[in-house]
Amino acid sequence: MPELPDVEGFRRYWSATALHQAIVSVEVRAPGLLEGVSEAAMNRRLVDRAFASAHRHGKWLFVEVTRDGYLALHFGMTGGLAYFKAPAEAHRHARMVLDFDTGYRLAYIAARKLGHLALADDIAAFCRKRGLGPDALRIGRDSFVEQLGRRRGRIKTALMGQDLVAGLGNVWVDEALFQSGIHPETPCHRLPRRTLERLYRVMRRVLRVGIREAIQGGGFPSGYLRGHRTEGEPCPRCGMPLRRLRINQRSTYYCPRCQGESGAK
DNA sequence: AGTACCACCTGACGGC
DNA sequence: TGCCGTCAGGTGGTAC
Repeated sequence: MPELPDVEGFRRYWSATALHQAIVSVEVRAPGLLEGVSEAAMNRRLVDRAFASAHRHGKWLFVEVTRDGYLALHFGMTGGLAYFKAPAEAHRHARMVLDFDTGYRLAYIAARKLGHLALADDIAAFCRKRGLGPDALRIGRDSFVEQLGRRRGRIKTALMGQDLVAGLGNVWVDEALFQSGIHPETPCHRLPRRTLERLYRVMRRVLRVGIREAIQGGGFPSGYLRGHRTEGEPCPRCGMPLRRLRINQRSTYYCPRCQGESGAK
């Protein structure tokens, strides 16, 4: 599930639970998720330290280790966090479990082992190395519009890539395009500047709504595509049956009336 | 530059 | 009940 809004939820969850407690031990249950660091090195870096603050860039979470860089976490498609009082059994899909001297534990969960765990000295350098663009909630409007308008590929592909803007995934790209009235296959450079500016505003709005939902629950406003991702289901805005496309191997849902034609071909 | 396909993993669901 | 294909909110590599 984790796109930007979910990871922002994890950031706040971590901040509210697992800061400022001495780390007693680190148990890595899926070594394959470690990137550029051994379990032993992870222990050396974390044990007897504490986490001081949590930061997010795109879909990555960076947790500051007191005066010694960051633990970097990516949640793949199925990741999450669970904070609980030991000795409760950690989740069945826990891939790393941190024990604190307070008797609490924090588990990093990833049913499919598609996530990543790493250490980073510097967030900006780490993101640069991985080819991540600016975070979707921090990029400026003009930069967004200019860079997107220069691309020749399909708008959905451009937004899904983490190089131009980091944080959007399949669901939130579909949502932003739906609410902007843009067909997902439209070549970027065919979109007028005003339309890209609208997309920018809509992207920020839907992400903020997503964050609120990720943190408080309560569902999405009516008129959101989210929750109606089924072919043939009526469009939540106009009632027209929704369509499904395959773009970059990913299911893409859109409304043929609200989002018109792509202008491709 | 852009796209298509494969790989990495596991779980849930529908059809036979 | 079992087996099989397909799908799932991610990413990275490779080949055209």
